[in-house]
Amino acid sequence: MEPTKSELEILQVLWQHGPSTVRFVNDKLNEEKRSVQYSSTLKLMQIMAEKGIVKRDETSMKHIYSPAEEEDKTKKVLLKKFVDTMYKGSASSLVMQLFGNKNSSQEDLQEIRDFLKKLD
Amino acid sequence: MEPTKSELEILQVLWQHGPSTVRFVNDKLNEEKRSVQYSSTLKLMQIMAEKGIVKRDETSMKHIYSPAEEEDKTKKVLLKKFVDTMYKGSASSLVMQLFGNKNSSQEDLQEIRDFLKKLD
DNA sequence: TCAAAGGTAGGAAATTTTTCGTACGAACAA
DNA sequence: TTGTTCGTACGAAAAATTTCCTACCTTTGA
Repeated sequence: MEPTKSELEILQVLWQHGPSTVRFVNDKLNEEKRSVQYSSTLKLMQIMAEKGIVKRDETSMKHIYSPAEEEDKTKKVLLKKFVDTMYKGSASSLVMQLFGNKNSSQEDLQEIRDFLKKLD
Repeated sequence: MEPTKSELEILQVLWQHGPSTVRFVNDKLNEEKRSVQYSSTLKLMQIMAEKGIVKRDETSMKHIYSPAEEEDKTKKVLLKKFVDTMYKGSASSLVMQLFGNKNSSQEDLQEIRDFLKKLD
């Protein structure tokens, strides 16, 4: 299913730090993103569990949440959707826009060149 | 300001077809995206005008709406936000994910290579 | 002339998303 | 033991977004 904006923020914490408790996720959100109450984060993560976006390990009293899908898989889906809606599905258009502004770093560009070379 | 999902759909019609009436946009939405009532599209576009996302030419009775910002500028902002939130700002990560699956077309890849070459 | 078609404005309802108050149970420390 | 801390569950409110009903005005064609 489609994660909402807030749900995506939570997924990012889980991706970055691995399976976590609500407390941990809430702390990270407050540190890194925005001020939010514990019960709000809890509720959101419960909803995400209902939707099947995250799995919940209830063996311990402190439930441990983890993403239901691979980070890569989810990102790939969202990226595809983004390309489809914003660039009519043309990946190359996106890349050109991405590097259209001259100020992109040389390392980045070289990295991509190497990567493309390896694809052959 | 931040266009919502529906607002983005409307912007896309305006980008693709140029300044348009509500009627025209509504027709396109129904043809290309989803079934929606005229008054819904009207309302949304009025809201977008209030927000300053689109401008409205009221000289004629049939108001003509056009995007307030350049298509490129808006897309660039949204793309940057996407890269920032999804790939911690790393454009090259995004590109690698984009072409990570082998099935990307050869033309696409060549197009990008040429493009990168020209950047030097 | 005047009815029909097509336009805008605006309120209100419906839906989705987000936030939080509060009840209540478990763990833990004094 | 007992009260404080930390956990979940759940309902409801708030906020944001989306949809549509309806009033009313303008244009047009018969």
